[in-house]
Amino acid sequence: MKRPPTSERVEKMLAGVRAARLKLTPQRMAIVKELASDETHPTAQEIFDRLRPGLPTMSFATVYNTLGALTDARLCASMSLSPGSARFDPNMTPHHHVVCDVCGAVRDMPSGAGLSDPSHETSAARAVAQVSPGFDLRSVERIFRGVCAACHRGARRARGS
Amino acid sequence: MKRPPTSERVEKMLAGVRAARLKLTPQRMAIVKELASDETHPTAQEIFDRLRPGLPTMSFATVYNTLGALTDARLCASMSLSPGSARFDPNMTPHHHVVCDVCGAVRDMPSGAGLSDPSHETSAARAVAQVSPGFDLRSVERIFRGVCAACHRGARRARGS
DNA sequence: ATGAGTGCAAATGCTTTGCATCCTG
DNA sequence: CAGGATGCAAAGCATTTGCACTCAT
Repeated sequence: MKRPPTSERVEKMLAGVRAARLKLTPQRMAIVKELASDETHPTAQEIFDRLRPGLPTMSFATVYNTLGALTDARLCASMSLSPGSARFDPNMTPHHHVVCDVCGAVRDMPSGAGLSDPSHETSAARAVAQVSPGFDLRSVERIFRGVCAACHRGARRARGS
Repeated sequence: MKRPPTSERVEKMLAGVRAARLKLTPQRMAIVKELASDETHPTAQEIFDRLRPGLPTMSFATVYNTLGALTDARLCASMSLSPGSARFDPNMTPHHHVVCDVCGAVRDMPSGAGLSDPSHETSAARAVAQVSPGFDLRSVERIFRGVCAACHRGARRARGS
């Protein structure tokens, strides 16, 4: 359950960038640092907004292109779990997600924590084969949907109660 | 595991429309019929394309508005499990999804089939409370990601093997 | 020095909205 | 006959692309 320190995660992703023969530009350096040390699954826009002050010439397209390149190199994952912008996840180890249906925020939930059960996954694979013959199953993920604490408070406030 | 016949599903959704005090226009009638009898989780565009021949004056916005109204009334669900268009699901009973990462196609997978385990869900709720205090958990869903048979064949063909 | 990467702007795709008109309840 | 629903077009976001230029390798 222990999480590697931020600096280690950044280093790992930078190593992956080199391994993938991607050029290490200042923009990419900044994007990798930002993404690898962020557990909130930022959108491209959020990353852009945070880095803009320090890199005033960087364009939005560069953020998109870089995040796309990182995703293709399997150094991060692009998630579309709710409407609106894609969110990016630097955590490449199997895990689940808690998603707020109101604001779209995503939190990681480690695999384990009484959740894993190999026999389960085996029967799952069988069940998939039944409904979708020939399907090449790559990953199984659980999504816990609901309303986060912040949105819950907001809704109450908006209703005036 | 048995699925109610199409006509029954259509009737049920129409009843829901009335119960929700939504007006039953010819366009809505057509959209409900189409959606309730479709298990492929169509996009708004797909529904529009199918109905257009029979309702040449119907606009795209009407399809969007109607699907939005049905979703608000909890008669169907709007899903965003992959980038691109939202898909609509007429099946309101708890179930899981098999998603193709290439084409975005979605298939239902019934809860059960060796997949349910109440004690699991209980510990899941505890785990959610840990990573996201105050989160109001509404549903848990599994997503089985991979590549569907059709895209698998297509990829092979594209590579020329 | 070579080509991947950048910045900019324009294009594309999905979804929402404003408003006049229509028609269901 | 009142208010919700429709149709049309335009606006609003998210994302992608074309192209000339720059710079990491």
